[in-house]
Order: sequence, then C-alpha cells, then structure tokens
Amino acid sequence: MSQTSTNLPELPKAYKPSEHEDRVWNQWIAAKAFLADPQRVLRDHAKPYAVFIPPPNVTAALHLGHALNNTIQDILVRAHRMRGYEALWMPGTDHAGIATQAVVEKRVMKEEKKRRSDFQRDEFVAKIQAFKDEYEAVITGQLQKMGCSCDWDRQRFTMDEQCAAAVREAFFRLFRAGLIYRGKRLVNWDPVLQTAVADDECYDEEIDGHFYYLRYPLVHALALEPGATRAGAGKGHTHEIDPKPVTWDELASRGYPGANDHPADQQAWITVATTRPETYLGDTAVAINPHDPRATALRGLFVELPLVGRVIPIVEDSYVVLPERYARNDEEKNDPKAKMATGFLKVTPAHDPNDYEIGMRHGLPMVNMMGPDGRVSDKHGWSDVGDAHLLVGLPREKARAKVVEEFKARTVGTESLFEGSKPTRHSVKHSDRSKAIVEPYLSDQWYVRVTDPRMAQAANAVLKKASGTGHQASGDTEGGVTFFPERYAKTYEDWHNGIRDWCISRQLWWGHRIPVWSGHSTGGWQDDPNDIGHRIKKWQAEGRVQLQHRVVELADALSKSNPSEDSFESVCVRSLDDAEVIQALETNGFHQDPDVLDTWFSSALWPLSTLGWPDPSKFNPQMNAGLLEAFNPSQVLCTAREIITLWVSRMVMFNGYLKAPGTGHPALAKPDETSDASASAQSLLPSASSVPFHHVFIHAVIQDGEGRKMSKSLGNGVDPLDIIATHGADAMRFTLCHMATNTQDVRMPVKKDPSGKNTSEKFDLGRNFATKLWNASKFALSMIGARDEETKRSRDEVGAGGGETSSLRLSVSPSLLDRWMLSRLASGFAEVEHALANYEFHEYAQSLYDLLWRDFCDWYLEGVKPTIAQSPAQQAVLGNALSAIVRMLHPAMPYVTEVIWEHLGKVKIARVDGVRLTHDDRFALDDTLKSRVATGLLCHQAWPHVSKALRDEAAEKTFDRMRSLVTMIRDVRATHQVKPSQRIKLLVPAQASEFVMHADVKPLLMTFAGLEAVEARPAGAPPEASVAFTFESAEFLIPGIGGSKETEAARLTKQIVDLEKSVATLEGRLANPGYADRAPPAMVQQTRDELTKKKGELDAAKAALAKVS
RNA sequence: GGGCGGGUAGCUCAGCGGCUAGAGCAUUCGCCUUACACGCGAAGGGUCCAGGGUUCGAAUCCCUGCCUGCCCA
Repeated sequence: MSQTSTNLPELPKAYKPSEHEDRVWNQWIAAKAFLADPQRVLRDHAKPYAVFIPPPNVTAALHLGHALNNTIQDILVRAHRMRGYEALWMPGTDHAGIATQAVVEKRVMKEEKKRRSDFQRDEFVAKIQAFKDEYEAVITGQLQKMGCSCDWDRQRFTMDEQCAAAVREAFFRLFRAGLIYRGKRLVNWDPVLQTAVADDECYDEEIDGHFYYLRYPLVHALALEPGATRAGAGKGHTHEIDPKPVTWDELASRGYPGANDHPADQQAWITVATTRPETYLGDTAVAINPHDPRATALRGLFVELPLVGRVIPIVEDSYVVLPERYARNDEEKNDPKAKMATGFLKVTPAHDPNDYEIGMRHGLPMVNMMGPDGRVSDKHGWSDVGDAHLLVGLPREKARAKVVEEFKARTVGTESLFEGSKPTRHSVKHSDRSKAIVEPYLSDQWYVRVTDPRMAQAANAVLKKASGTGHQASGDTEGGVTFFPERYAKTYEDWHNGIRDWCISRQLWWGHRIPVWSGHSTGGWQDDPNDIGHRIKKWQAEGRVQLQHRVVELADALSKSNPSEDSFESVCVRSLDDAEVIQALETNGFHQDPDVLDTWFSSALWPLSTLGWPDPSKFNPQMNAGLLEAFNPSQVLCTAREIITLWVSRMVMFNGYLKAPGTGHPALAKPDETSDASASAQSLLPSASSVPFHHVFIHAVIQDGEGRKMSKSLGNGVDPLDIIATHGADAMRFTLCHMATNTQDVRMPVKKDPSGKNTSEKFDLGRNFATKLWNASKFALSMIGARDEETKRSRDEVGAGGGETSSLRLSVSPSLLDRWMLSRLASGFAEVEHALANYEFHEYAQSLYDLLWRDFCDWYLEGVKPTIAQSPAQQAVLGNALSAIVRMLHPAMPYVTEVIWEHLGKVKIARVDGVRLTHDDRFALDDTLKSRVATGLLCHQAWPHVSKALRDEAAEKTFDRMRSLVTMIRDVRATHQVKPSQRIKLLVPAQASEFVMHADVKPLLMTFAGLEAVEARPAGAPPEASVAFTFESAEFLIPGIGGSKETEAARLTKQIVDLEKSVATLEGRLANPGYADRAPPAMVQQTRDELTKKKGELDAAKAALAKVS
C-alpha cells in the first residue's frame, strides 16, 4: 500500500504523549483557541456555554479529585465549543483564608522559628501572598498540563483587585439592606489561633475525660420576681438578693422524692453532672426535665453557685435527659447519657451550644467567663466574681482541677460539695488547623442574614427538579437551578430550610478585610459640616458609606456587654479607595474592623466578580466588556457534594440578590433605594434568570483503595502530573471520565512506583485506549491513502478537512460491512449525545470505547482489509467513521486526537449521506467561527452529526449471525490448535448455504475466520480428519484439522452441557403456568422459538458426539 | 441523631423488572496473523450481602437486618 504514495507524512510508530503534549498546547495557546468572545453571544451569533471553575484553593497542589473535576468540565466545554457554542471556561484560584494562613504560619515557624505575632500584619500578609503566587503557578501548571481549555487570558484570583472590588460592593449593598449585621453569638473558638472557626473547619475526636458531679445548694430568692431573674447575674446585683437556704425538711414537705434520706434541718442541694466543671462560673440556670418527678417540688426554687454566690433559677426544659431510674420507656432508659445523668443540667449559655438554646428559650443571661486565650477571665462579660477570683487567669485545664479542688474543700450542710467523678470517653470538637480543643465562645461577629426570605427562601424558590427527559445539558433551559443527579436537590433544599445566619468574620490576616469602621461619632449629629456625624450623613446621601447604629441582638442585650459599646456607630465604606472618607473616619477615632471575611464570601461572588461585576469598565475593561451580559447565568457548575452547602447555596443566594432589580447599580445608586428589608422582600425575590448557573453537576469523590478520601495529610493523594508523566494526559482524562459513574464515590487503589510516587495501574485503561486509537488511525489513514486511479480523480471533486465541503455521494450501495459500521456509528453517536446531555460521563467514555475498539477496530478495520483499496465508497465510510469518532473523542482526549487531526484533517474524504462533519447551521457561521475553523485545529472543528436513518437493524442482525459463526469456527480452531496463519476450508450444509454463500456474508466470513475456501458439503461420509460443528442446527465440517478425538469429544461435551442448561432454563420458564397467560405474547413466542432452536442444536451436538466416540 | 450512597467475578466497576448477569485488569491456553504484545484469538471464574414481600418473572421494585462510605447536626 505504501507504494501508492501520498504526500501525507506517515504517522509515527507509536503515540508518545510527552512528544506531543507541549507542542499541541502551545498551538492552542498561540491560536488563542480558548478565548471567549462575548460579542458573538450579544450579537446572537451563538449561544453561550459558560462554566466557572470551582477555584482550587492555593494551599496545595491538585490531586486526582481535582483532575476528575476539571476533566469533566473540559469535556463539556470542548464538546460545546465544537458544537459552535461560544464557550467560556473561567479559570482561577481561591485564597482560602484560614487554610492558607495556617499553612504559611506552620512554614514560617519551621523555617524561621517565628510566629505570626512576631510580624507586622502587612509583612505577614506579604509572606502569604508569596506563598499564594507559588502555588497558584503550580496549580495553573497542573491544569494546563491536563489540557484544560480554560480562558487563560481571563484567569482570576479571589483576592485580586477585580474580585476585591466585587466583594466591597456586595458587602456594601448587603450592609445597606440590613442583611449584614454584627451580633454576639456562640462560635467555635480556637483559643490557640484566637479566631472563630467554621463547623467545617473542625473535626470530632473522642477523648478520655470525666463526668464530675457537683452539688449546688438550694435557696429561696424571694426578693426577686421570677421575671426579673436576669438581673441576678453579672454586675454585682447579687447583693439585692437575700438567698435563704432550703432545708431537706422543706423539700420533703414539697414532696421531693428521697428528701427524707438527708438530715432534715440541713441545707438541701441538687447535683449536676458535667465534663467541664470550670464553666460553672458561667452558669445562669439549672435545668430539669418537666417529666422528672422532682420537678414539681423544685418549682420556684433557686440554687446558689458556690464561691461565685450567683443565685440562679431552676428551669424546666425537656432537652434535659432523665436519669436512668426515672426513664419512662426503653428508649430513654437505653440512652447512654441516662447512665451518667443526674437529671440536673447546669446551663452555661455562653459556653455550650445546647445551653445557648436553652438560654434563648428561657430568656437566661449569658455570662462569658473566659478570655479569647481560653483562660478564665473577668474582663469579657463576667463581673459577679465573688470568691471565684482565685480561678481568674487560669487556663482551662488548670481551672478545671482547681474547681474540683475547691468543691472538695467545701460543704453544704455536713456534706461535700463534690459528689464524685466517673471516667468517660466523649467526642470533642477540635480545630483542624491548630488541633486545639474548640471552645464554644460568645463573641462579636459579623453575620449575613441568610435567613431573610431574599436569601435562603429565594434560593429554594429557583430550584427546579430535573425533567424526565433530561436533554438539557446545553443549558437551554427556561431558568432555575437543576441538580444532576437529581437527589442532591434534597441536600440543597434541606440546607436552606434549616439554615442559620452565616457568620462571615474571621479573626485572620489573610483575606478581604471587613470594610467597616467603628467608633463614636460626636453623638449629636448636628449640622456642623465639620462634625463627623454630619459628614457621615452627607456621604451616606451620596451613596459612599452606609451607617449602621450598633444592631442590638437579643443575645447581645442579654449579655452584659460593655455599656460603652452601646453608642457605637459602624460605617461601611463602599469603595476601596475612597481616601477622603477613610482618612476622615480614622482621624475621628474610627477604626477599621481587624477581621477578614470568610473565604466563601468571595467565592459566593465568583460568577459575578470574574465577569467584572459590578463595574466591568473599571478593571481590564477590554477583556470584561460584555462578559457579564453574555455569560451570567452560566450553564453548569461541576463540583463535589460537600460543596453544595458551602458554595452552591451561597452563589445562588448572592447572585440572586445582587442581580435582582433594585439592589442598586453603583452608578444609579440612590440613598433611599433599599434599607427596608421586609417591605420590598417580595419584589426582590430573584427571577429565574438571576441564577448563577442553570445546572449543578455533582460528581463522585475519589477515594483510595481503603475508601478514604484523597488528601495531602493522609499521603494517599496522587499528583496528576505523575500520571501524566507515566501515562499521558489523555490516558488520565479518559480513565477518570470512564470512572465517573452515577455513584457517590469511586475507589482508586494507589500504588507506589519505583521512584516512590503514588500511581495507579487503573490508568493503563486510558493509555491502552489512546494507543489503540493512534494505531487505528494510522492504519485507517494508510487505507484511505491507498487509492486507485478512480479515487484519485474523485479527490478533486471532494473537499478537504475531513469532509468539510465535500459533495461526493456514494454511487455504489454500501456493503453489509459498511452498512453495519454506519449503523454502529449512528448508535454510538446517539449514546454519546445522550450521555453528555445527562452528565453520564462513564457512558460517554464507554460508548466511544466500544465503538472504536470493539466495532471499528475488531470488526470493521479487519473486515475492510481485502476490499478497501479498490473501493472509494468504503474509503468514504472509513473516513467518515474515523473522523466522527476522533471528533467525539476530542473532548476527553484532546491531545492525541489533535495530533491525529494534523493528518486526518488534510485528507479529503467523500461525504456519506447521514453523516455531517460541518458546523450546524443553527449557529451563524460568522467571521469569528470561520476564522477559528480555518486554524485547522481540531478543537474548533465541528462536532459530528450522525443521522438516525443510518441505523440498520437488518444489517446488524445479519452481521451478528455472521459473527457467531465466526466465533464458532475460531473456537474450533483454538481447540484443535490450528495456527492463526493456517487457512482452512469450510464445508457448508445445504440448509445453511443460502446464508453463508450470500455475497454479503461469504467474503466477510473468509476474512474473519481465516478461510481459504467455502464449499458445499459433499454428500456421504465426512472426509478424513474432519471436525464437525453445528450452527443454527446445521452441521458444518472443517476437513483436515481433526487430530484427537478426545479433544473433539471434550469440546462437544462442554457445548452439550451449556445447551442443556439453556434448554432447562427455557423449559422451566414455559412450564410456569402463569407465564403463558400473563407475560406479553411476543415474549412467550420468543421463548418458544428459542427453545426450539436450542433443542435442535442440542440434538445435533449429541449426534456429533456419538459419531466421535 | 437526620439525610444520601454503596455491598454483583480475585480487584475496580457497569447493569437497576424479562437475552445463558457484563466490561477492564488479573488468571489459563494459543499466537510477534505485516495498525497495535499498551496487541490478537479462545477459555475459566459469580447462592448479584442476608432474610421476607410484590410479580407470570427480581441482581433490578418494597420492607427488615447486617456491613461500609459520605454529607448535615
């Protein structure tokens, strides 16, 4: 064939990824192949297909989980780009506040032996910035090596100036609308890092501890009205109370069970159980279950906290676990807490989330007895110290021991205040970053009021259930947000239904600093233009600042907060660079809040900030022009399920709120435009078009072989670059795509390679497939290149570029093999389309794997060998099939397909009816698209279209019959040790000759089965050394290969066993009385036919066996 | 505690009312058949976690239990 010279360079012997990947990548970049043009969308020349990358955080390099995530996005983006959509894949990274700061703190400690506090804030932030630059480059490099077709000219970082401007504006608008407020709440406090940490930044770990049993003396507090009890705590009000001991005698008369067991004239007590005795300093009540038989007797009584002297009420709350002896049923009895419980719960609202809830229910005061460093302190909301001053200043553990010691040393009546302790193992929250035990801590934090109907409720309102057909992956939806797989919609909905306000302040240095300056105005707000209060008002009227008088939350009012804070003013400054305002505020004693925003605040703005919101003309005006209009809403967000609550929800809420009419464009902002939250709430509910994306695709999490999540700390992470080095980027991508099944997790057993790197042999699948594609293409190209004169002539009439403009039609009706191949191609195409439309990536990969390997390589290429050189028609089918397959594979394997295309794209391929390899006219073939096609790069060529009309059931059925006959002959050859190179003769019985001798079938049979002749079986006894086998009840003979009778007998015996099994199954089915009556008649008939056939084959096989033995 | 998954061949996973339950890897046998040994041909290998129910028919739908993973409290 090679002597028929073409001017095409031969493809190299093997595909070596490392020899091509960088070169191909540079071609894409040089051609600006991934640069989106919003104008095409705005001029209505193309539909948009936008995807925002979930910005990887800059703390570490990417692992295979990210590789999967980005492979999926690239597949979607590349497929849509080929379909003519205007594709934008927005790349970037996330600053990941606490995680990054912690990593850098650790690094600085290791390298310089210094703490954060040894640096100025700016100095330390610069160090983190440098670290970020380093890892951002690593991550970007990883994504590019993977071949990710992001719009790299538009890469963003959540803390760059453009994103910072978006954060500022969003904060301002939310603040102005009253959706951001400052409040005292219980947070998870890390006493080492001295910051609040989010729930997801904590982990639970069981530790050994004790339950301590402390006795609190019972008193009357008659001087107080029950409703006024809150005055009893804090600030030295205790002297107004005259606590009068309650005796056991009195308790007995009130009907208190067991009171008689104690000395009648002595002071009575109750016992609380706690694992953290030191927090008793913050107790503001003791709670008892209303169903506890002791509750009635205690109603109206108080206890006096030892040492402190605080008199606190006994409240009834069904949260309290009944002790074992009072359990009302088995469930209560078996509650492990019941064994440890006394029935009395000390209530410390400022130091325990459950107690906080009880405190809220009963209107209890909040007493904070601890400083931010975790030591007992009387400086942070605790003033009625009493004799407890000897505990002040002690760290948690020491205070605990001291409390126990003091209780032991004291008595109530003649009995010890300390009843005892029991060892216990309990789960305690620890901080991810410092590993310290997290303290529930009452502190001042900023909150987003996501409980507002414009937030959580609105986010649920835009939720759309996936429709049954689901052919919507192109994002051509009417709006709303749809989850794939559908079940995740529930996670999203439940989250919003139970949502609590979102604490957004973090006591960190790395992040967006909260743009609020607080201080005292002169208080008068008089008309003196130099008065700061007056100026703030003026700026507010101009839309430059927003003033918030200190918002007093319930918890706040209850805690005895610093009275001087009561007249605090918080001023949110809108613009980053409004120097006049900032300077004036600071001169007047206002200070910017030292805290930064939770990372997810800026992440929540990602679909807006990356597109230039709120003012695309301010930064990168050329790149940003039109972006926002063209690409928000985007089409799909691809992420993992734990992100639903952290990120998806918040993007929907922010995008919805900030894009809703009336929240104010900066240029149009009016001072009176917002503020009243509830009045305008209804009109501000987001429309379906204000969603940040239409689809959310949740993909599997990659685990190691033991089912653990991949992570740096476990050391089970696999670096995509290692896989790319050993297997190639395409192999990795295809394998990951193939693994992306509709399940929650996939396991990836990890091995160490000789150099100690983590790897996995699972990627052999993709590497082998890439090689197969390469070789098939190489071979197919050589076939198309091998032309006779007639073909050469026709080449002038056909177009270049793999059929782009060809008009030649097939003049010869295609052979069975060609009809079969086109039918398979049509099925494969339909499967691919369906899979991509429904985010079924495994099915996408599997369909193409089978189409290329099983159909195209195993059968079509083999079958075509003897005929293709003489058949232009067959060359056309081959060319179309290969071109379509290569195009469909490009999104998954962009490099190898692009290299193949360098050759395939130059070959002229005649058109085949039903296969379209040009751009769909749904899209305007405008100059932009034309110039892209003209680059000759595969990534800009058209996605194929294969008509359903090419499905040919008859051809497939005939082909399958031929194929089973081939398999039988091959089986005979294998069992009789016939060399592959040895041609054999097939003798065909008369009853089968119509099928076998058919011009469609016979040549294929000869090719596939290695036959030198197919002849009618002569009458009479079989020739010497013949082997007989039956196919469709007809006995075929292969002469000259039969050696051992034993071999043949064994083969037949096995066949008989199989057939008997089939017959038994089928007979059993028909013997079932209900089957014939109730199953569909067609199916019953099919079973009968099948049985007849199998019985025939069985008889024949038995007869053959009889002859052999 | 609430919610969501998974338990199918030695391993990793498909199949989710009706083909003798499939694929890749691994295993066995035969092949350097000239696109491909990262390959070709053939073969072995499964009480589809357990128990109950619905159905003519269940790996597939329902219930219970066991094991296992994740998310949210």
